Amino acid sequence: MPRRADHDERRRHLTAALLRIASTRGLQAVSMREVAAEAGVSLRVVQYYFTDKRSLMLSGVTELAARLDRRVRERAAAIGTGLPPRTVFDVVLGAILPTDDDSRADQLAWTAYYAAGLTDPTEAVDGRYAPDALERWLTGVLASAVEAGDVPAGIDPRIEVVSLLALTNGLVSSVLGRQRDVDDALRVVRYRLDRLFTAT
Amino acid sequence: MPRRADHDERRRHLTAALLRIASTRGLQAVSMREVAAEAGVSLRVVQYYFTDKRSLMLSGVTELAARLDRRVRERAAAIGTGLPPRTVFDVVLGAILPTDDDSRADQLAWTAYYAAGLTDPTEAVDGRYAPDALERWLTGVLASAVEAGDVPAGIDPRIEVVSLLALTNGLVSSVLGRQRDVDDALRVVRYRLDRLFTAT
DNA sequence: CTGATGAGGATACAGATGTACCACGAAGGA
DNA sequence: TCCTTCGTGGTACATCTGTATCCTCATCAG
Repeated sequence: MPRRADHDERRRHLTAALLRIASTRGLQAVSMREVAAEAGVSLRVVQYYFTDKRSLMLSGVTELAARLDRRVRERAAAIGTGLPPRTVFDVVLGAILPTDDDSRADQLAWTAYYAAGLTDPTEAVDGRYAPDALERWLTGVLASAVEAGDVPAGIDPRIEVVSLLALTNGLVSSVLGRQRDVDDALRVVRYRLDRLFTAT
Repeated sequence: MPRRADHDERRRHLTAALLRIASTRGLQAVSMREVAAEAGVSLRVVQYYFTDKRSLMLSGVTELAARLDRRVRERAAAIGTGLPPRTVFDVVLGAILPTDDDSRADQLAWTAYYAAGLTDPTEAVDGRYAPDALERWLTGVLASAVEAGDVPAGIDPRIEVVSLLALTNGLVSSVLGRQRDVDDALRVVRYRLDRLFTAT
């Protein structure tokens, strides 16, 4: 049984090509032939490693969700566990905003997938990504901050977190649409954090 | 010169059909033939009233922007000019959230156009819609509220407004994606408004 | 009444797309 | 050595898409 090709490596290569197209020319421009051309291989190879177009697209969202998740996790891990809650929020929310070209490209592709999933249940993004886990973790962090007295007791930790995540999400959209640059977005986030952590 | 057809009416009819498709099956599903079928006319008629596909799509965003704008303006006008700033924010932000099937459909179509415009400059949504006007108006309202003493003087009206609009935008996304229902979204908005208008 | 013009029907065409199929070389097991 | 199987090239096919073309018919001006 000859088996000289590394399937995982091949698939990663093709998926990366797919995401490159999605983030620059949109999901509409993604075809088997375009992916093949972008990856520098023949159409047949794309067919071989992803039998369907569906499985190709699916590989795209999966990789994307992994990347976004990794970005947050890496940053969260880098700051350890003993740091002030305010710093945790700053770092985590900052990891969501598209601060460099790579994360901008990923957020563009993510937005395309998200929009497609709203009307085409085939490409549904939900389930593949777990915003709930992030929400729960941050709620815990904020609740601890309340107990520690860093944050006034009158607030509702869950709603505050939901609100911060939705705000960040909205800011991502406006940054992608070039209505705002990423520094402005960071300023808005930090303003909100200031008011949350120092009110009273 | 016979001229028995009302061109404007015809175009509105076709545009409505286009938006119905866009909001249910996505922009991908919009083709000249599909629009014709949805509107119950022949392909030739769509060609006749919109020479290009580009002009058809353009008519879609234009109508959509007008609808969203109208929704906010109508609600804003209904509350007059003498009402408390808190109420103004409540009504205006509430008008953005997809509270009924119609506004949900429009927001779905809008999101599709927005996502398409991020990678395809042809469909750019910017310019056709003026979030700046809304932002400036609300900033003025909030600044007056500060002077009137309804809101503590320490806040930055512009950033507060930007933050509220981005929050609302983020909530719209999560409502469209069914991660949250619209009542939850309204609760989050009102929570933020409570904290803005009553904090000390 | 006649001819020009607006409105629309029918169809054709070129390009792109997903998918299927056939063939061929290379490599390892018998 | 032979032969099976993996990886890949090439190509064909049916379908959908935007667009163009030709034709018909009703209507109104003269």
